[in-house]
Amino acid sequence: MPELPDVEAFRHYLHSRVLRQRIESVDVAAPGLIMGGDPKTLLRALRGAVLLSTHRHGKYLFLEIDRGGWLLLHFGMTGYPVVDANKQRPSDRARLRIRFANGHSFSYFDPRKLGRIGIVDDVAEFIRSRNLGPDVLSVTEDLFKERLKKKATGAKAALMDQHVLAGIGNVYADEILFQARLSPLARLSGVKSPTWRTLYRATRKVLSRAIEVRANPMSLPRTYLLHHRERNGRCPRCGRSLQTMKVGGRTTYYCPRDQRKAA
DNA sequence: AGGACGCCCTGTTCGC
DNA sequence: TGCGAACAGGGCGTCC
Repeated sequence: MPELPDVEAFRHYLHSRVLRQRIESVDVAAPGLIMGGDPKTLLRALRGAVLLSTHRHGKYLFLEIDRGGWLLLHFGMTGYPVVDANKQRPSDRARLRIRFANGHSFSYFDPRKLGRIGIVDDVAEFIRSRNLGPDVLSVTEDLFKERLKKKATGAKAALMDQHVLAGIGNVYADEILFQARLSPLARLSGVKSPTWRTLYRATRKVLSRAIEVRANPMSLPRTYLLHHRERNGRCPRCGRSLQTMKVGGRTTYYCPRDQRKAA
């Protein structure tokens, strides 16, 4: 499920594979995924154009179009990009396919159709209009604290709120809280400085480490909680049974012994 | 106002 | 063994 590290891996992949090539044709197989709902806008913006650069904000990926505007990609829960998909898998399952004049292609797959694609004039304006928080990897410790402490909800709900900080989803929120030894329900409003430092550092460490391994969980240490998100999963630190609960409708794994509720 | 919840969507897993 | 139910969750709309 694409969170910040996954989207950063997608960005890196597309940055090296789809820039500076003339777009020959665009095929929108799933119009329902288009933001604003009009495939014509997408076709008009992309046909004959060239992609110039990439940008990521939270879980959103943007590809700059030479004639102006940006192609926006959001991957929902099951989305992913593939270059030259027709050589490896049935391309007719792609929700969006872009063919380049040089024979290469870009496909956007999303089995569950929870992602979104669209054209935006300006990235900063899009972020403002959606009221998205700053990208979580771009903030200082002070800003991190300032944004999060305003939330009256539990720590996990606050970390996952894209309006507070953009980029953290369900799996990495659990991981960060596990490594910071904080309960998903801990209130952040009254947290003291050392705990803020711990939480900030855990956030940066987890996300940057995941980016280093191109968001492939198999390459992350076995001591990470994310390997143990399963029925009867055990805490990699103390070996006790992990507990689950729902936070904002999402399944939350935590160790009741190692993750204290209060800060 | 802001937090909790339902819905979208479909492939996979679960349980009887 | 088979099949329907439950589950997975990012983001948004609705309701309280």
